[in-house]
Amino acid sequence: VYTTTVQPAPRSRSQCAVCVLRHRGLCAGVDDLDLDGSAALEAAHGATRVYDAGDVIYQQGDRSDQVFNLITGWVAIHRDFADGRRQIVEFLQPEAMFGMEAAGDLMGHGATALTNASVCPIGTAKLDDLRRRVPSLNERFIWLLQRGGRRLREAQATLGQGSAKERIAALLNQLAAIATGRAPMRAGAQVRIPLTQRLIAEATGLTSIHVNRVLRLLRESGVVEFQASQLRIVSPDKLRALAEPEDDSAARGSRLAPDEGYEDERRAPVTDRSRALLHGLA
Amino acid sequence: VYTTTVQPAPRSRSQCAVCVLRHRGLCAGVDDLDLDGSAALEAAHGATRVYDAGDVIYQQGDRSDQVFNLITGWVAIHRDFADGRRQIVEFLQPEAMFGMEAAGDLMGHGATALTNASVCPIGTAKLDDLRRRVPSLNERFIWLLQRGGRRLREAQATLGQGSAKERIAALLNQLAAIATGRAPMRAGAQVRIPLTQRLIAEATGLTSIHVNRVLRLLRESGVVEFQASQLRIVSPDKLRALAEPEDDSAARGSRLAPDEGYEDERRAPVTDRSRALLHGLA
DNA sequence: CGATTGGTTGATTCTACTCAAGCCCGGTGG
DNA sequence: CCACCGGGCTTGAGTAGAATCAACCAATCG
Repeated sequence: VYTTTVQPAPRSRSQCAVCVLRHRGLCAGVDDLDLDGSAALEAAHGATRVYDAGDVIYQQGDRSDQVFNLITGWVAIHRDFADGRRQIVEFLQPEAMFGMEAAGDLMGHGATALTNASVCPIGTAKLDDLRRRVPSLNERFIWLLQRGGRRLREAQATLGQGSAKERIAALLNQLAAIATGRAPMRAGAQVRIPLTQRLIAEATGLTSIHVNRVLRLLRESGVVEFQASQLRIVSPDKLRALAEPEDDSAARGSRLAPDEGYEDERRAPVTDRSRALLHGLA
Repeated sequence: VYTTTVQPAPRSRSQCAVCVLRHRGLCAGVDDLDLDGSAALEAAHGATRVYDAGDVIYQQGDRSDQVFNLITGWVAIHRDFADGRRQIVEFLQPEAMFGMEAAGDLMGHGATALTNASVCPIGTAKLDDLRRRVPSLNERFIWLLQRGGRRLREAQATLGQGSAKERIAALLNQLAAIATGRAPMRAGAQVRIPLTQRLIAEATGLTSIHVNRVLRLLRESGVVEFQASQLRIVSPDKLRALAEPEDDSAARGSRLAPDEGYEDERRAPVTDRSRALLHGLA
């Protein structure tokens, strides 16, 4: 029981014929994947692996000799502490690629299936070859890494600065946006998000008990309703206000009228905050 | 005043002759940078820019058409909120490369010089060309992105799960490790870390006041002493214990005796924690 | 010299954690 | 069929860790 739970054997294997479809995440926008290249991809990737909810795909500290494309299901990327604490770094949805660790390093994180899930592995060595042969695939790979970094920075910012309410709102907002394919959210829209309150807690750095209270708050204040893995977005505006308090060139806008900006700065009481905002860090 | 503070003009410019040296971060381990390639790098990068402490290198929301190699000085990467909150995502030391944003995106973060600093910019288009021409430089670029992601995940985990003490310890530990070139830390070693308590606060998601208290705690408990930008590592062991509570294959060790592990699981009172540790997330 | 920045400390408040109990529900087994 | 159990969810009461508010000191700078 123990060994299979920690490192379960894949349940079934099936050779995937149209492998580009299974690697949409990696291949999206790749236009020069000629016959030679797609044959190489076909040859490079391994057999599809199927996991049950809760199965460990790999563990922190494992050798990192392959990367994975998530075909179906949800996966959590997490970082484990020796004393049992766990931080969920990211929730992955289909088409995500994961397990890319810097050459020579062991896995700095673990991956666990949250639902039944199927993934397609590719050996890193083979992927490296493929990248060198197919330039636009190389670019796509880099793009994935960069966008991943951006998401991590955003998550880190909300984790460091956000209140419990903001953290949870940001998480739900982001998951909903990805799940709906970035379609604009309408009031009342429903999204399936297969997370328990415990998982939300581990991702937001809160207690599951506190997550429960905050979810009630969000429900009572007409923002979102999250019950039985169903997220109902009551007020997209309220949700966005909570989830995205980013700056993003607010200063840039005001630079269109530098005089006013200058006046404002002179007149307003110069608090720590406003000063930091205007003058940068030091 | 306003405009120059927000987007200061570079103070001076100088063409750098031995540009590979100025791009050690990017070029480390790049062995096939032939005459052609290094000439291309020489042609690709722009004039060195020099900044004063506090100068903004770029802002969140700026167009991302160039990346930067940090030659001298320290730089903070941060994410700003509209209401004045700010999360420092990373502190950069010389040889770091920054500003790589996914193609087509605006900058999702800002960069500010913490000390006097000099950076060398390269247009992203030119760097892309260069990468395609010099394969090992391409690999190095990817390696940098991957290692950056790893660091972000680590930071996110300590931010989400760590106490104030652990967060500060982890930050100081990491900065010291990088500053000393990963040399093993000896008791009593001194490192210069040009941060204010306010900056530590913005990086750890705490108040500068609380940072102050915790630094006193760390001093009184004989871990580290941080005063006047000087970090003195009193007890490397205590510091590591606080800063690195990671798991890293603790479970892997116990798998050597699966029977015992099984027995233990059956006999021991099954707490939330131990269950989570053994069975993964779901 | 006043003004500003960084650091320090105390008193108070509040957010989120801990402990504890109970509910609902699906599964299991007598 | 019902009793039992575990997991997830919910709520309350008490607590702790960090934020807030408010001074004050020391060093630096124009």
